[in-house]
Amino acid sequence: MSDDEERTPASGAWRSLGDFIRSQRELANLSMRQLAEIAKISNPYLSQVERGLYKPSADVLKSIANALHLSAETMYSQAGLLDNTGTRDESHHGVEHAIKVDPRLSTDQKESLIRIYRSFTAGS
Amino acid sequence: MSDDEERTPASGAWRSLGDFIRSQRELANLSMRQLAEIAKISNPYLSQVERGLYKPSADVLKSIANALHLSAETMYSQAGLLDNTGTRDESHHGVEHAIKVDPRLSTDQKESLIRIYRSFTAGS
DNA sequence: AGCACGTGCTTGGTATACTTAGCGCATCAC
DNA sequence: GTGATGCGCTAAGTATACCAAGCACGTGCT
Repeated sequence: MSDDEERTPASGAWRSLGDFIRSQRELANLSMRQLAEIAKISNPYLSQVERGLYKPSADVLKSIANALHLSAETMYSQAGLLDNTGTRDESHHGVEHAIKVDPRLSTDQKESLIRIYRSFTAGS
Repeated sequence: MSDDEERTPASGAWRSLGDFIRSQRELANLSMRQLAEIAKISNPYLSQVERGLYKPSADVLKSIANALHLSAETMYSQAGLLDNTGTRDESHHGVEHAIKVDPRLSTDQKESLIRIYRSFTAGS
């Protein structure tokens, strides 16, 4: 099994899928047991998944995504299962772009948000 | 098993994913061994998958989809893994989504930005 | 001091995804 | 005929996704 390395291309943005799930769970202010219950998985398993010990299967991913109010596509692309590296969709969905495009924000509000965002990401 | 099946219709209600793969494979004039080799799985396993005995995991699905020149989305939706029926709009939440997914922001920073964003858009 | 309840994590086991070796049947050559 | 090469499938095993029970630590309450 040491050679394969072909199917899971080690996404890159997040260090791992587990980190992404954990951050999303904390963002939603859910404990492991709460999220596990909603997603209908066991809390120890969720623990292992978040620590990168196991790679969850697709329906578990979908379950977690739904529990976190994320789309399954977002989850899959984070898991590196949706090679959206191809042929269409140049949606460079950065935060600044999304802010600029949002019709519900005034110009001042956009400027404020972008300024805060830039201050947060100043060192990267 | 045999209790509340919530995530996947265990077996029997499928009837489509294996048939779908088989028809796509035959449409591409590939033998099982050929497709299995391209998709980097074993040919007996592909056989079982096409006959509906096993439910392949997501990266195998992606591999097969690539080998058949299909998009992963098509494959997942055929597998019933993508029809996220409960999830929210997401086109309406572009900013929040972009914030949540940005790897350069900490959890606290995300919470701050989202809170500010929601306060801006509270009355719309 | 206790105890009750919260958190995340470890252990040990079961279910299932997946592989390697091999079977049986065709269709070509010789 | 025999054998070589293609096909799809079976059988038996290994790897891993997943679960139930319980551990270790923290926090608040009496």
